[in-house]
Amino acid sequence: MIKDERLEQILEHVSRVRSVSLTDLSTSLNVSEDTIRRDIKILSDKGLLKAVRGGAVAHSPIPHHYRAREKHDMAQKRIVASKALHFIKDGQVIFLDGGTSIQALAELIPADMKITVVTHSFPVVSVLEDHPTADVIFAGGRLCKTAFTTIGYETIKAFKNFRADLCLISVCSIHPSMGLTTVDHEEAQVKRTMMEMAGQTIALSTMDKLNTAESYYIGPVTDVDIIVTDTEPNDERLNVYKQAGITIF
Amino acid sequence: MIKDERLEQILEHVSRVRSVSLTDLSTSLNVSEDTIRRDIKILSDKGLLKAVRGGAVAHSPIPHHYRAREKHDMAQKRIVASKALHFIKDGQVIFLDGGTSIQALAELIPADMKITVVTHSFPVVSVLEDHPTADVIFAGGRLCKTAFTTIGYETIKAFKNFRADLCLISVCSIHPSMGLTTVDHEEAQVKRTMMEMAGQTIALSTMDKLNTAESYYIGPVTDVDIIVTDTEPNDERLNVYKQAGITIF
DNA sequence: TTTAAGTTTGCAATAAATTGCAATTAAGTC
DNA sequence: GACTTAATTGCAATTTATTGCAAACTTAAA
Repeated sequence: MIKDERLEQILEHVSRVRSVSLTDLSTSLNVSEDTIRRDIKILSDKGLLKAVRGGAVAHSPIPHHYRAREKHDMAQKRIVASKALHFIKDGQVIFLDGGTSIQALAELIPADMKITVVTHSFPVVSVLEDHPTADVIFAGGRLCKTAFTTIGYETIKAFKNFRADLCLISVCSIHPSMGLTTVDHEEAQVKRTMMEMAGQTIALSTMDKLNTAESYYIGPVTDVDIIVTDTEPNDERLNVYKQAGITIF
Repeated sequence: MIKDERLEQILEHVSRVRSVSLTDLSTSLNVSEDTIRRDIKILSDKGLLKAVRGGAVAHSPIPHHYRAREKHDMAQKRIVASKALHFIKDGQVIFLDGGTSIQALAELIPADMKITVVTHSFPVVSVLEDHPTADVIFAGGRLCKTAFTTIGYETIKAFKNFRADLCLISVCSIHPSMGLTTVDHEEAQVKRTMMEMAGQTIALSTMDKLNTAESYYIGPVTDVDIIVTDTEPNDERLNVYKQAGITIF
């Protein structure tokens, strides 16, 4: 096994179970504890996890690393993405948020579609860079090294220069009374701005994000016009959102 | 099996599984590890994957490739980059332009260096995304699909929000009397803005760019303070620039 | 077809990085 | 304070990279 592979696996493992011991990793990856110790040093130097005595823990308030989310639940995310795709029409100006669901959506946009995309997500740009007719505008700002997006004042200012027909955001947590929340303060501000500057907001959410809440408030659930999930629209768990006047797909 | 075929297969494999070992590729493609190693070197020089000890890994979701332009002269560019590196000091705010020389420079920035980088180049972000202490700010704008940078009004406005200690630009063409020129109108404007907003400008140029000119004017040669090339500073071809008051390295 | 120039490939020798081990030092626990 | 566990350090063994070189192979032109 090559070193980078091991580092990835350690990261993935830590982001799943939050804390892990040297001995566990040593046996499961089949290398000595010294090596694991050195690996953890490398990862903690990059700020991707926190080294503690005897092992490592995930960085508490910092969102999980994009690479770890990348392969998680990909099938569900594609279902959500393909449903959301129907709302995108030729000629529109569209805001695309970060996140793996949105990336999956970007991958599905037909090659002959003429749209203007404004995004703060590097993976989305990476996908659309090959798109022949999409006009892509990147909302700059400070690099968020874990989510592969930009955040902060500059990003917000960039989005404020546009009026979008459609805003597609990825949901971190959504709750009937607690509203839309996320794990990072600045990310919350960016999402709020995106929704403000768009005519219609569509939230992409897999069922596991529903009825959960995080620390930072984005806005009430009524800020979104449509929720797209990976289940049937008549699923009873969605009734509470329908009652709030939100369309479900 | 023909070489190009092998390169394709390596690329395809890496993009599927994210990381591969030399031995695996060696057995599956039925050539020696040396050959695979050389193949990986070629692909990594083109920026299509990342060579690591024992194999290769796919680059991050941030685009990292200049597929359009074939990369040559990587050795020369690394010479230029390593010379330019000496001018970067801890604590500075630095503008980084697009181009492969600048990308090579970004790769050489030590992991413990605390700097703020403002760039409009996706490949540069891709490199610095792994950097633990660099604060990276991306100057957004319209995506230039050929150069993997952003250009246009938004980009210029973004750079105008910063005052940099140092501006490192890649040279397209430089000529004693015709000045700095490039092949694209909007790119020229961005470069001009970057130089305006920085205290000191360093131009990275291989010798083949010297004494040539393109269609779009950026500014006089005296706009740059230092030229870094891949040859000795006392090369007689550089005298004319020295006479203009430019420092040569 | 044959020759000649240029590539590509595998091999060997050397250089460099990674890894595991053992001894020492430091940190936590009772 | 004694005991246990973990971290650090130096060192040796192993693995991987790099370099030079010669053989095999391509390509293009004679």
